Amino acid sequence: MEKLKRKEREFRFRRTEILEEAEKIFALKGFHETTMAEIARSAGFATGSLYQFFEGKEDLYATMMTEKLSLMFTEIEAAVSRGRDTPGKLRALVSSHFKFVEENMDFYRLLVRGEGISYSDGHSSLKDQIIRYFLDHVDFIDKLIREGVKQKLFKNTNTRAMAYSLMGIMSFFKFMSVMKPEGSLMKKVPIVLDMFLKGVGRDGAS
Amino acid sequence: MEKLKRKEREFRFRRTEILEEAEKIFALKGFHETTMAEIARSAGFATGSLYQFFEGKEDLYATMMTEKLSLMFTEIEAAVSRGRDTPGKLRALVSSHFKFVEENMDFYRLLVRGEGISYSDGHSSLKDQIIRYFLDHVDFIDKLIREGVKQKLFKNTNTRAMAYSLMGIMSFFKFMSVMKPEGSLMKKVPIVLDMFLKGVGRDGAS
Amino acid sequence: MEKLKRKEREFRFRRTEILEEAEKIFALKGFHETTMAEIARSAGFATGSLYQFFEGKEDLYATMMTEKLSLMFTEIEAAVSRGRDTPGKLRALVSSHFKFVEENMDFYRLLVRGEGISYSDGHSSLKDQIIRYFLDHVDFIDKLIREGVKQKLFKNTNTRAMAYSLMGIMSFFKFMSVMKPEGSLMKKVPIVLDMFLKGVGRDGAS
Amino acid sequence: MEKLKRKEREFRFRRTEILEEAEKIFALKGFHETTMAEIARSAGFATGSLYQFFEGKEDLYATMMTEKLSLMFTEIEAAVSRGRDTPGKLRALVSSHFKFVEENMDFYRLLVRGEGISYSDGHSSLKDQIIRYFLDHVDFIDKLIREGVKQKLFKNTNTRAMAYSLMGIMSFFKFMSVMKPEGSLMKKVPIVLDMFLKGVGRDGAS
DNA sequence: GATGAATGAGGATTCATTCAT
DNA sequence: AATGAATGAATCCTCATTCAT
Repeated sequence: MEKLKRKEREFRFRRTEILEEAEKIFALKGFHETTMAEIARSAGFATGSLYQFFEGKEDLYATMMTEKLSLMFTEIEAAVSRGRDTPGKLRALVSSHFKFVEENMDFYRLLVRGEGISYSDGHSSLKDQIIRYFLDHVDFIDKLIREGVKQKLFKNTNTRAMAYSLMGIMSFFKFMSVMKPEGSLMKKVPIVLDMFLKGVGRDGAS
Repeated sequence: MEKLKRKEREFRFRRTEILEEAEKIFALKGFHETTMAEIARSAGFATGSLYQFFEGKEDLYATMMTEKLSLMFTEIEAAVSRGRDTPGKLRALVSSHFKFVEENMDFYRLLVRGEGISYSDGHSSLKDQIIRYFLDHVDFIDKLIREGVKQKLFKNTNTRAMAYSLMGIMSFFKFMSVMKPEGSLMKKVPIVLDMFLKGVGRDGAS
Repeated sequence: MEKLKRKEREFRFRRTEILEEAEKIFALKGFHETTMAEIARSAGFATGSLYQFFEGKEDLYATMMTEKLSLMFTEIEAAVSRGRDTPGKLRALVSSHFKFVEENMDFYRLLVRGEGISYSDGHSSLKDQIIRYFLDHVDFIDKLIREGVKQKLFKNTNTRAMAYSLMGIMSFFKFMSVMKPEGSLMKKVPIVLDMFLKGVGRDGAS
Repeated sequence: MEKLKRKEREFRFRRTEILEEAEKIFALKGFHETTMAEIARSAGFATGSLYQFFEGKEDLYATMMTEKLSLMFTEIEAAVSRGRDTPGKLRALVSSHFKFVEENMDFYRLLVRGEGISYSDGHSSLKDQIIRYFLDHVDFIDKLIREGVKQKLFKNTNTRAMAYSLMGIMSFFKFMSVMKPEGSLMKKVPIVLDMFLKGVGRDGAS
């Protein structure tokens, strides 16, 4: 039993090592340009050993992506839950999101790239999983906005669209940051919030 | 002279045929999973014939992408120029953008995917060209917003961030539409505009 | 009739142009690396036109090689026939040979390379023709040596081997000249003759 | 350690097997007409396996050529060193040379062909290596002749040209033997030596 | 006759995956 | 369990040759 646990721990440890190396290389060269041999070498294993941990290249890639994505949303949602009130939670949402992206640029680039997402896979593909994560996060934001609506902080209209809008504004700042980095993303947090909350119209203008 | 023209026309025609077939297949399967033989067969040519029109797979892909992207922004900017006033132009911007995306879902999917964008290419790569198109379009929107600012329609703050914001809101609606289609994108135009102009905060709320 | 002649003359002229261009390019890049399109362009013809003059690439190559080879031996043998006596003829043989090689280095390189010589051709291949030319030339030299024997200039032993020997001595000087050029080949003529006539042994040594 | 040695030995063994098969096929069909698949099949490997031993077709070819060439000159020079005196060494030179050629006709044919020798390669190409081997061998013969000169066996003139001459005489006998085999090359050894030492002129003739 | 676009067979090379050791 | 050599299918691209104009 003791032994089993150690084995299990070692297995986990190795698996994580591989995932971390894989992330770096995939991020650098994309799914197709990365070879299994490369990942193995980088992680200090033999090529064949990767297949003890993952079913194949796609599986390795998908696992890496979903685990990271899960981590991302977990972190963001944890940060939000630490916010005192709804405006604070909103700020936490944006800033923790940007923080994660900035600290994991390589991964984020991969995500945007969307490579390796097989379209015609039989069963629940990576694509579906990614969508699910996104939709769940939209729901999460939706709920946050509904809170705000209850508290009369936000308009009482299409909250889902509002959630999309926030995701969108963030997305584009992230996108531009990936494409043409100009200073830290963190500086953009107030702008994003302002844009989201007040729009661009002058007060009172229709 | 007459003859030359006909030849030239035929050449153009064939080239376009190939680009159109290529777009479909690339969109369906991604850059790497698509073979030249497949495109050729689909377009009714022999494999080798593609190389009379394009230097290789990358060239074919890049050409298709940039020509389409150019067309997209040309159409949008033309639609905007037909708008009567700034609000009308803004509406034209969003609705023509959504219209193009809806009519060219395949292409848009590819664009989002961003595959085939070589990272370490020596010279001006496809990636750079795409960024340029985007930045140019951001500039275009920026100018439009500045007009609005002059006319006291918009706040006089960071117009570039405003442009990002609009692009972002549109992006996410497009993204969700690609991922999980629910009705026509065109219906979202008013929502996008409202969100962009007024934000989500209640009037007078900070 | 007049017209036919002109046609015929033009045909010959074009054919020769092609052969000359082909020689240059083949010599520069070898048989396999040279394309028909390249030869055609260089000669100012369309690709397809070459097939009016030659059956294909091999035929073009073989024709060029044999015509040139024929020219080479014709020139040499003509030079020999202008020699006054046997020693003079021998000198003419070596010097005209070296002269031709020096003036046609490109061709000579090709000849040494022996590329494009198909081994398993059904009918009389290029290889066989080249061998025939060589053997004929060996015969020619053989006869010359026999003359010398009659005139008590040469030993009365294996004249064929003597012919080989002369060809060989010349060959190696040509070979070294191709590989590592050092001054004109023409300067080596006396050395070759001396080597051939007297050998390297000291007079009287056995 | 034991294991490493066995692996190493096996690797060497397989590599040699491939080189031997490659030599046969290249000799039969030339560089360009030979396919990697063919060599692999012939050696009992899968196509891809060749690339574990050699970087590519050119590398395989060049390796085969240089290893064999090295072996050839090594053998010849070893045979010479076993000769008692200078005349004996000279005889050993010619006879071991002819012996090697006769036992490795396939290889020799390839060498004469000179195919696969890229002309415009950036770095030290196969061609350069072959030339170096030849020049080194010429040097070797040169030294042998100088010994003979010291011992008053040979004339005291251009020893380098004498070396060329010997190589040339041997070359042509080899060449003729390749082109039109007539009996064993070994029989020609005395003729070659005689030709080299005494020339064709009658004693005392100029 | 001349053209040159279209053809499509052919080949070097890569790499995910397997499996004997 | 770990290894990494062997596999062989898969793909891009070239180019001799043909043939409609």
